[in-house]
Amino acid sequence: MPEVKLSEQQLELVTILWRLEAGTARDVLNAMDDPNLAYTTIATVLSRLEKRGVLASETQGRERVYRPLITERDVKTSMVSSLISSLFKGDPKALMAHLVREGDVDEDELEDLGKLLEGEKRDV
Amino acid sequence: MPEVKLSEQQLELVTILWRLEAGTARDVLNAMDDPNLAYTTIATVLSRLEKRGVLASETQGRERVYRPLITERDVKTSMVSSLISSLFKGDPKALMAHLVREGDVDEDELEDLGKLLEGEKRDV
DNA sequence: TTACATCTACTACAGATGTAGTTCTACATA
DNA sequence: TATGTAGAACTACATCTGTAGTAGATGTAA
Repeated sequence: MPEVKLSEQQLELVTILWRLEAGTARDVLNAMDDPNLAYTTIATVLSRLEKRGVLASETQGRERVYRPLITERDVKTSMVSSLISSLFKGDPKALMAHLVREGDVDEDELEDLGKLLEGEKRDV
Repeated sequence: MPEVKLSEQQLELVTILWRLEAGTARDVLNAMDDPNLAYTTIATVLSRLEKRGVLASETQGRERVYRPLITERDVKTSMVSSLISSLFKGDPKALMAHLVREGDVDEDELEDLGKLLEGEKRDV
């Protein structure tokens, strides 16, 4: 599992690529809900992400089609655990407790999670 | 609640200041478990954080004593919710579910959280 | 074929960050 | 008092990021 940390901006673009599976800078721009970036900005960011090994690209005709090399799950795992390590002394429970205390998650939802866990245990 | 995002490096130093409540660059350096940074590096980072409004400082004799202006809770809340918004479509439950699925938190621990929630409800 | 649209590649530039050296001052000690 | 030591302030410099413009190539439509 590769260690990948992406900025919000980068994440926005990569998220679109996850949805599209692959696409050009133009595709990404079109897929943005609020296309507030210049086309060339998208192109720059995508090419930088390719240089970093986050994306791969192939040339189709005169177009460059980008494809994510890392999965959404990789990024989540890597970024969540990095947050846990720097803010919660490496203890995931402390993050959960934070969520609960801040009222982001309530009792019922916790309940649902328990069931989710049950379900997945059965599935495995 | 101020929006504060800190890098890992910055967080390491600010975390020490939260523990110390206040301290000089030297204090921070001494309090590091693995003092792998030059004294001047610490001083630079602290002064930048002051410029950003994260820290305040007062001069005591010939020394500059820094004190955090934001609480650990502020930073946690702000950074966690920014992570949730960029990686989990703004849904805290999705983060919880991720934690559970990745096996970072198991059933018993979830149970404990439920109790924690109960306890705090009573307290309020 | 001529002109316009579109793409890629390159260049640009400012701000943040990581990291630290240098200089000047003030304090302590021989 | 002469000197070394420790701090603050400033300077430095590379990398990453956000953001985009420009140039050159190429495809398309009139």
